[in-house]
Amino acid sequence: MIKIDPSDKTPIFEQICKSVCKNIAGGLLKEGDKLPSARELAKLLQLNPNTVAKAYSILERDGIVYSVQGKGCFVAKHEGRANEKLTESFRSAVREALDAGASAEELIDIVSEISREKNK
Amino acid sequence: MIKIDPSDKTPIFEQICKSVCKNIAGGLLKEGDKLPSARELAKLLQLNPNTVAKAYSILERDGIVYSVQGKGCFVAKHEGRANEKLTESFRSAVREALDAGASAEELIDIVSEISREKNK
Amino acid sequence: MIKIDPSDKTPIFEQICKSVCKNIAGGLLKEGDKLPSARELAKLLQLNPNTVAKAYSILERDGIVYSVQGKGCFVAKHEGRANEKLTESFRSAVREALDAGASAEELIDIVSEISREKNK
Amino acid sequence: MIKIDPSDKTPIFEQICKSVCKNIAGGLLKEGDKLPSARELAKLLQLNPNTVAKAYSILERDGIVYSVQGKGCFVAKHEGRANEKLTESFRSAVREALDAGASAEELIDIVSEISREKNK
DNA sequence: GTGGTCTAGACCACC
DNA sequence: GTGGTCTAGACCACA
Repeated sequence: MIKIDPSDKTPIFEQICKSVCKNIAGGLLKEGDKLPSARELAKLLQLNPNTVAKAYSILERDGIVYSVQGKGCFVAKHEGRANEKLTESFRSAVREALDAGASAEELIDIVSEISREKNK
Repeated sequence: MIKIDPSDKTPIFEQICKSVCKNIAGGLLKEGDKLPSARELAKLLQLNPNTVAKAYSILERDGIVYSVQGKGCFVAKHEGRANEKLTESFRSAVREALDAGASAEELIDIVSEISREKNK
Repeated sequence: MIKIDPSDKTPIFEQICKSVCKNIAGGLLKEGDKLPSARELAKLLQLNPNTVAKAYSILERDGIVYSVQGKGCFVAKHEGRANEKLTESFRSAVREALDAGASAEELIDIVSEISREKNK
Repeated sequence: MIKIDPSDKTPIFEQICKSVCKNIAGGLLKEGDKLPSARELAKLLQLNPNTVAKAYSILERDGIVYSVQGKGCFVAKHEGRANEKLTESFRSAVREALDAGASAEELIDIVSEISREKNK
């Protein structure tokens, strides 16, 4: 369900966030579902509990999840936010590319090209 | 020609790389042109020569530039590499977004939307 | 495990790279093993941490090692890359010699000759 | 006759030396032939005369060439030395590779492989 | 003067 | 603690 790639340069806490968001966007996690406890997940993924806690706290701050003292962490309403968070980094990449002088057409071509590749 | 934003969180050496690539992609720098020497550029941008040297060495590794002992740093044959490098981070963002379950259409919509915003 | 000859004219960071590659090729370091931290190794070899970091970053760029923020540097899946890197400079010397007009037989004779010398 | 690649990392004076040696080994230059004057060659190759002079002085030191005050630089006897000089860097590469732990067999395989590639 | 390497010591993000 | 980045200042080989 939640997978981490330690050789990936994106911080692990962020990988956890995205993983959870994917699960919500993909329907695997629905409103009210309980997430594994930080300690549990840390053990499962061989991570430092602090790292998982950080990820959860960010998800909570962004309203994607809410935690109840002593009970655990649950998926919040408003699934849209999970999707937003997923496309957030894409949005900033688009802004960056446009700043770098690329045209919208170029970027759209690239999207089509990569999409085609993936569907092979 | 080459501008740096010290308040930007992206590493300075990377800002230099992109700046040079923009100049090449934009036609301001052509094959064989000499880049300012590391020391000179460092002085100009108020940076440490090592930082500039790091940027240049990365550009060299990527085949965008070649350096000659005792003479300086020159732009190599392009073959579009400068452009590629500029859109590189965008490409990986696209891949990531597709992996996260987004459709090509969604991404294209986002590109159009942000592009429209920018042109306001 | 990793040894440096400061009197050797080849750059220290390259000596470190080769040393690590030798250890991998020789089986002393296996996939997933942790390399000594840059600071630690620097202390051990009486070097500046930056020098070690440079070596590690080159090894990472060549896919021989991967580094994880806050955790350390680990050997990657090899697929023979370490061996390749070790014989890399030999390969280019072969190409150069052939370009200079030497025949493969000549070169093989030289290899045999030097090998015999070494084994004396 | 003499070609220089400025993007090549080997020092230019060394490229000149090798180029001259190739010409001797290949029979294009014979004992007693006059080399272009340092100034002339420098102009031809767009180099600093000092660089050419350095190359010539090395060739003279190695007995491959002799210079006569006011007359110029001439190819010396003993063609063998030119060949030796050409294979010299190959020899050191062999020593290095053996030191790095490669076996003579491995190196011979590499020679055969590259030779086959070249003859395609 | 130019690039390439190295040392010394600093700050940051991440774990 | 770890790696990643940056500054300051030094030495060398090359042109």
